[in-house]
Amino acid sequence: MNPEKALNLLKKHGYKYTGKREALIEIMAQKNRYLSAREIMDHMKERYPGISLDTVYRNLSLFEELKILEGTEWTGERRYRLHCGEDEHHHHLICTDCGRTRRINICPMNAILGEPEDFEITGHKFEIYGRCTDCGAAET
Amino acid sequence: MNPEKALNLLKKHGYKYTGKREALIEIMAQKNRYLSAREIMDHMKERYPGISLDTVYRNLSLFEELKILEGTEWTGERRYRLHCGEDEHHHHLICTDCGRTRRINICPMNAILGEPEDFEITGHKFEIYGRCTDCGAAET
DNA sequence: GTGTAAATCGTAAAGATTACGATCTAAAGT
DNA sequence: ACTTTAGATCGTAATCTTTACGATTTACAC
Repeated sequence: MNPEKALNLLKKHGYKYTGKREALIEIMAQKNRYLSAREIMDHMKERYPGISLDTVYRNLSLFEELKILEGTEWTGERRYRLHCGEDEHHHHLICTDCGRTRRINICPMNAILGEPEDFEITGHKFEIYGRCTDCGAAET
Repeated sequence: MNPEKALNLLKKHGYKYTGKREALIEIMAQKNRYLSAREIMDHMKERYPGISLDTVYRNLSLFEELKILEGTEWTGERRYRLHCGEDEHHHHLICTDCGRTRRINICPMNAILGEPEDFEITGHKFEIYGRCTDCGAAET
């Protein structure tokens, strides 16, 4: 996902193109890692000091719905990153300090043979947590 | 994990044995599924109407630390279930309506060969979400 | 330009969790 | 049994995250 495609997605669904939405997408593209709503809010304030909480939260939800962003949560906070769309389904190794990610091409669902009985699957989550070298992981 | 072992674990670590802690463990053993702090609080109130929020939250944290309970979070709430300790490491299929679980013996970490460079792994999460038949899954 | 539905603001409310001084109690020692 | 004391609980408030909503502003279709 890049900013241009994200903005086209917005248009395509009939949503309006605003400077704040553009800024939000730009920030997420530039950071390219998981950020909490609070962190995103702070970055937005650099460009729009008077921006409302409501605007940030509402747009984060909208963008997640449109798959412009993908979200997850750890330590009690929801976090977002630009959706690594297009290419095939995959998971992430996540630095719990800075939110940086590394792609994992394994998906455990491939090993699940058929639907379980008495259970309708609606989703799954596979994430590996750790610390990247920038955040203090011991060098190997 | 059963109530007896859980209480022994408490003693072993020098914590006191109280009626509320016993009740909390009994409730978790009886329900045997993921419950939110609020739900657990409600069950506790049936036995101890005047129980304090602080007590429930503090004990949930303590029990998770001692691995008497295991926790996860979805839809913005932390949830707990009795730790399926003893036997080998495994994951769960979780009904997001009622918190009931089904065991999965696959662990995707087995397919991760060696440590990644520049990254120190501290944990991982693999959960499959869905709805059990009791909660409205289509019968297969 | 005008009109209108959508977006944003400002602020409050809701919900989950944590914090803390005061009080009570389990359990170890005498 | 009585005393002691560290730990547990209470009652309540504070904090943090997220959601809600009437009023105002704005993108954009006509």
